[in-house]
Amino acid sequence: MNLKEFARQLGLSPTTVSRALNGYPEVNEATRERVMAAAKRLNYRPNSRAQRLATGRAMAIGHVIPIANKHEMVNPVFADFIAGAGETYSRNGYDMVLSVVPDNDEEAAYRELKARGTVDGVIVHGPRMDDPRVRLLTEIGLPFVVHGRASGSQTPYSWLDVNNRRAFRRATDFLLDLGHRRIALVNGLEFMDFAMRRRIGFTEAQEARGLMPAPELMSSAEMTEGRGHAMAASMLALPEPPTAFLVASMISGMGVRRAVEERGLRIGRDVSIIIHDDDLSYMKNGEDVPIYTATRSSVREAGRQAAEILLSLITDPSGEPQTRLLEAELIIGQSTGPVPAPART
Amino acid sequence: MNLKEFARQLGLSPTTVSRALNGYPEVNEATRERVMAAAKRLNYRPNSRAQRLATGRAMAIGHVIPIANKHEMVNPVFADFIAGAGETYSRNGYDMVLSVVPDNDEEAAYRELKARGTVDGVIVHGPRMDDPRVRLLTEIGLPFVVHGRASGSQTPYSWLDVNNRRAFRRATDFLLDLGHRRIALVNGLEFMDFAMRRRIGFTEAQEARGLMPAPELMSSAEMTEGRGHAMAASMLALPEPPTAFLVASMISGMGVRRAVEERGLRIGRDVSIIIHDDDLSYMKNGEDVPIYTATRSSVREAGRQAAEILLSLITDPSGEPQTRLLEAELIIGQSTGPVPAPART
DNA sequence: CCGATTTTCCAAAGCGCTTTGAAGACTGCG
DNA sequence: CGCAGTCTTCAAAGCGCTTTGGAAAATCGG
Repeated sequence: MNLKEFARQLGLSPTTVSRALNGYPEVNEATRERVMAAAKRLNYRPNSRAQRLATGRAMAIGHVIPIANKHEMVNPVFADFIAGAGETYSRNGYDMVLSVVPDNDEEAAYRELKARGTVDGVIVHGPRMDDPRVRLLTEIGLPFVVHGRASGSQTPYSWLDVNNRRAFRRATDFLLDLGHRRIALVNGLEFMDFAMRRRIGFTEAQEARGLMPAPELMSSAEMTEGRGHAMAASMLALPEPPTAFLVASMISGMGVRRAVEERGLRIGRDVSIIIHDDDLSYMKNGEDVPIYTATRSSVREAGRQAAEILLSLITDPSGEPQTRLLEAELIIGQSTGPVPAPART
Repeated sequence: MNLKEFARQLGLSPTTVSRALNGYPEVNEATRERVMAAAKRLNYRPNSRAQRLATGRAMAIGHVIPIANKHEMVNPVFADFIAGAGETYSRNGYDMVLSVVPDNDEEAAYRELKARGTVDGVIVHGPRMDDPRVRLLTEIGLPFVVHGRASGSQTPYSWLDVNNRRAFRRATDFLLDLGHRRIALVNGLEFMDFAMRRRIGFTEAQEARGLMPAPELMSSAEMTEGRGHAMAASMLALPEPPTAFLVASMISGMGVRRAVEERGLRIGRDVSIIIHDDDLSYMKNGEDVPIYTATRSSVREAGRQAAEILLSLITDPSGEPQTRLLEAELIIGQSTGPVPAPART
């Protein structure tokens, strides 16, 4: 069933039907209702391929996911972000197109998306410091929003980020207030912008009190259970082990917990842990009472909002870049407590 | 830059250029090379919107993700499946379109995808017993592959599944061989087809030895850390607690571990745990040595293969439904051991 | 009641590609 | 050299929609 046939059955011209369907004012309200009703009855939906060609808009947003053996983006955080963004897209009639590409083809993937007109804009995931994608996308003129920030970029660009620095500074302060002095950082990979900012917040808080963060207590690796475990285990084996951990994610946190428990220590009493909680649907930090003390910020909500920014950029291409900084809240759970008495062999 | 302009610059007709680009035989090899070179040099790529309209193919595969407060599909398993499928799609020039819809609109979403011609086929996620989507998609004629199976469906359909029943039967046998008799099942929601099959494997193994699985040791809920913890905790509080757990996923497994450790029991000695491991990239079951004994089957590989089946279905629409059953392997880790001596208070 | 608006509808021209049907340019062979 | 047969190339007709520029119908003011 196409427009021509549908219009014929209604005894109207394709023009009028198209306008009725798309809400143009120059069609009688009675006619519009008749058209709408018939569309529903006959299950007529304009062919999206034709629509896209005719309007010149793709009505789709792209997400490029680099795939490789290392550092891949296919993680639970990404899944929740996608879910949030997807909600916004479908509410606005946009499709979400995912491109899974080998990570050395990433630039080519963006160029192709632009040249072929497959999407109207993209969201950039996992920005690094001075991320080359910002310049590339500006150059080829494909609207985009960065999830996170790309410190060091010269040109202005749109982004949405969590205030990672402040969140980690606050969490560190919280531990310091509890009397902890040997605080460990189990960070993500520090060429990632967010991880770098977290580290700054972590050191800042200590320096503000005249303390020097111990280098042997700062580690950084991929945010997996295994890496979290390894980092925590080796730090707990130090002559002067940490009494508290600041951990980059729920998943690394599970590894840290495993390491702590392997040494027969109790969390919240012998060792304190604060994690960053992305509020993932399948990895809740406790159903009602939080398990971990955490800096929390919903990545799903971030997805929703980033998508909104992008759509507004597409609708109004003349507009200035938009930026939005979300604050994380500090959730007090059962994984933190005052520093234990020093007489621990 | 469009075809017309590009052809003009080459001094050829659009017809010839199109044919050269698409590998048709009726164009001189020398001409083709000239065209290819120019396309690269001038960065010409055929507009995908026009191509789709002209060919009548969408060159895209849809994945509908129902979103709601409960039972959502946005989970780490889904993310890895998508990554696998995405690899196959991009290798074959297909796009992946994700539709995030409220879960009561799911049927409408499929109908729309078909009516608007947005995609050439879909992959069905999280099938339940007698899943209505199988009939719907067959009826509207949208090619599809089910990830999992929908027991009870009348019409034949294409699917790719893991042999969950055999995997759980084997795992149960393994525990029985270790002397365990109080074995608990921490299952996923049992209206999901895979969970139901796992339960069958679990009970079958016991019945085959003349044992009756204890109803109080069979639980089923969403596969989150929190639910896993709750189920295990309540079973450990029983007068006759289980000595072993069979757990539906890595994530529930973390909750089970937490429950076990909270009671001061040691995994692998006091309590054995076997999980099902989807081999997720961000949730590896140990980097080199497995942490958990597990039934393992890569969901990413499943994504790759399911996508292949779907593409072949689209290429050859006359073909019969295709099915593929993957076997899980049993990985022996450190979380299982012989049943402890009965004299445990 | 008539000309001027306003409302409602339509014919036709794209959007940028693929593909059919046909024509021009070469070949080989008698 | 001429003709059938094969290679190359092309003009033009879609694909199913939107949108421009009018035209017909309805409404209004005087």
